[in-house]
Amino acid sequence: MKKEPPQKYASKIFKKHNHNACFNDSMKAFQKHCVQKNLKLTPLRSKVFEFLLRDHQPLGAYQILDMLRDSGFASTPPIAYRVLDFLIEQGFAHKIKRLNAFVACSHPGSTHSPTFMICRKCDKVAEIDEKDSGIDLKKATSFDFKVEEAVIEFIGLCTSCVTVEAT
Amino acid sequence: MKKEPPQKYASKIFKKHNHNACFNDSMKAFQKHCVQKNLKLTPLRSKVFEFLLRDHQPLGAYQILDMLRDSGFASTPPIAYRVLDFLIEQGFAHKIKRLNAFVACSHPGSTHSPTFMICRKCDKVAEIDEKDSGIDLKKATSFDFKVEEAVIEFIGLCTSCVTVEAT
DNA sequence: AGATGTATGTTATATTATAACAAGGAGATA
DNA sequence: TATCTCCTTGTTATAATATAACATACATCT
Ligand SMILES: [Zn+2]
Ligand SMILES: [Zn+2]
Ligand SMILES: [Zn+2]
Ligand SMILES: [Zn+2]
Repeated sequence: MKKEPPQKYASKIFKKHNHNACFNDSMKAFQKHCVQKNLKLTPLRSKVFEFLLRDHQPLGAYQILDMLRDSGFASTPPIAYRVLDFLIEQGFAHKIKRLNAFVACSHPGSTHSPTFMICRKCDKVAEIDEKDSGIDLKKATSFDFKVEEAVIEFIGLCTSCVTVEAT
Repeated sequence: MKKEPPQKYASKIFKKHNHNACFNDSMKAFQKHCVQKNLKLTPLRSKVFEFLLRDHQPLGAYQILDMLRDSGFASTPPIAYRVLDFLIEQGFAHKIKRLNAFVACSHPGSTHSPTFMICRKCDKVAEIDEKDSGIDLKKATSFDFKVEEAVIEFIGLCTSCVTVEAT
């Protein structure tokens, strides 16, 4: 099995990045994934993924519903939750529990236990690599408990907001 | 400043422990804390803490409301949420996001970034020491982000439930 | 007693999420 | 082509979780 190359964009959303390339690459990866797995990349799914990708801002389900309405889609809760479930199952989105909101995954494709840094001031969210997070999941699994999944959310201040607050 | 002695009971709820002693010690610690900080340990607060302590099972706010009703207290949502907020602020309870439920803290007194192990089968929750969790918060703080708080929840199977599932 | 501050009680409502079932459409099968 | 099957989308209703705003009670201090 070939090792995935490291992701170029958006590994840290707090930094500037080439977002056009980031957006296009993500969309293409999603399309490719759906073809490979024989899943239907419908207009609805594509649109929701686009919303999440647009500026990496976490979106609540009801925000997404509003955006869908504006785009001419049906907009009752199950519509959004179903698509979000799909995106999460396929590894192209995550739920941020702290915000009850959803973000596009920053390194789709590879299975991973994402760690998030959430700015309590601007609500921006960065998804970081396991190796950079200070987390050692192997160490976490004790003989008392079999860890299957880790939900890790750091809350604090991003660089911009730290600066503002220091003023 | 004197170093806190290690907690004797319930550091891992999946293990058997002397629960009578655990219960009494926790109650006393809570009483002592309230006296020291000049906070009122009212019957309501005491009762809710007792519920949480009873068998370490995480309780939802509405479960607690039912139990309060049975004990002759008022039982509209703010009643429970306010007491829970109080217990959390004082460091005697935590919220488990995965379960939308609340547990008594296993090592109250010392400030800590709790890490939880949550059994997806029986919903039991153990709070573990930072040093045992495989988490290094200092390492997690990058120059891009100032970590103030960490929410860490491991989901998996406790020993009993692993055994059952293997059958 | 009167003033103050905190805790509790009450009413209403906001926010987030799911259950259950109906309708539509693409592709396979006959 | 007709029909079957599967999956997606649409609809209606409701569950589950949480908070806002305001009223009352009650202790403590003066
Ligand atoms: Zn981008
Ligand atoms: Zn920020
Ligand atoms: Zn105990
Ligand atoms: Zn279990």
